[in-house]
Amino acid sequence: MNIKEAGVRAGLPAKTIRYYEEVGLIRPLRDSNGYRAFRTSDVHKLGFLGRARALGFTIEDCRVLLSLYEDQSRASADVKEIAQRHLAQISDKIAALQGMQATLSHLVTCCHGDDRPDCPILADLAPPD
Amino acid sequence: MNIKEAGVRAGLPAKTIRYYEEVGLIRPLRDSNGYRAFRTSDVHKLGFLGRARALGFTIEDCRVLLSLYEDQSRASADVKEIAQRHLAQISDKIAALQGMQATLSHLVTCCHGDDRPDCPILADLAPPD
DNA sequence: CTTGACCTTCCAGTGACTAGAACCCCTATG
DNA sequence: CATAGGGGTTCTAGTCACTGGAAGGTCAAG
Repeated sequence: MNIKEAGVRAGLPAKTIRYYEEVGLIRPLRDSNGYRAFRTSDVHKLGFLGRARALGFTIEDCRVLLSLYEDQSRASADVKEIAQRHLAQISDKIAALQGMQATLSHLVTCCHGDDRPDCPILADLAPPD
Repeated sequence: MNIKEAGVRAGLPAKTIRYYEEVGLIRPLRDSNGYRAFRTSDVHKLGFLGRARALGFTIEDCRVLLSLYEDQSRASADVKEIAQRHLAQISDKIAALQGMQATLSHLVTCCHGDDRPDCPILADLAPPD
């Protein structure tokens, strides 16, 4: 199977698949004409990668998860630890964004938003003195 | 005032300040020895930039906000619009992260996290078939 | 035989810095 | 006066995970 069909089946653009090969996440075979030849197992891995990335795991996380995925004797604790670390990062990001949201939405409601120059948003960004 | 002191006063590393000059957000003067010479107004702008960036505005947003900040006849509506667009993006990001958080924390609680290989996290990432 | 869709590689750009190398300048001290 | 240190300067390259585009090879259909 060529790259486009593999992409359709796995839900990934061809460019992304080439990139995943470049960074060593997959190693498709090659036809005699140089085209990549994807096996079903490659497509499975690509699907795995797509879902892991959609959950926000980094490429390096994916590399480890994929090796654990393929290791029949892995310990579920190893996977759980990666997921928990990632969950903590997600929580941190959410908290940071909610902080911005609170500040900014307060400023936006304070701003009358008309032709006049008075603007509490800029006033807040301005130096304190 | 040299770059380090400007950085301390504005709360930004020197590298960041050089970058802001490179992208045209500030234009400090130069001493005869080539050193950047920061005026108080430059430090004010840097502080403005630091706060705007902390609220997650992009560099391009900052460029517009800074020009509005310096335009005595700006309309507050212009500022409000930028802030509202940014708020919408923040909401989108929060929603996406909360989706990941929900999925992943569900999987993490399902995973027993011991020496055994059974792992619902990997099972969920695996292809459906 | 040509068209058009596919495939290949390689290079460059994204955003907002950050690290590091190689070098210059200034002040204080032995 | 030499030197040591702590500034400053520029330039290049790396980060992350792609994405776009150019230049060219391959293949099946009409």
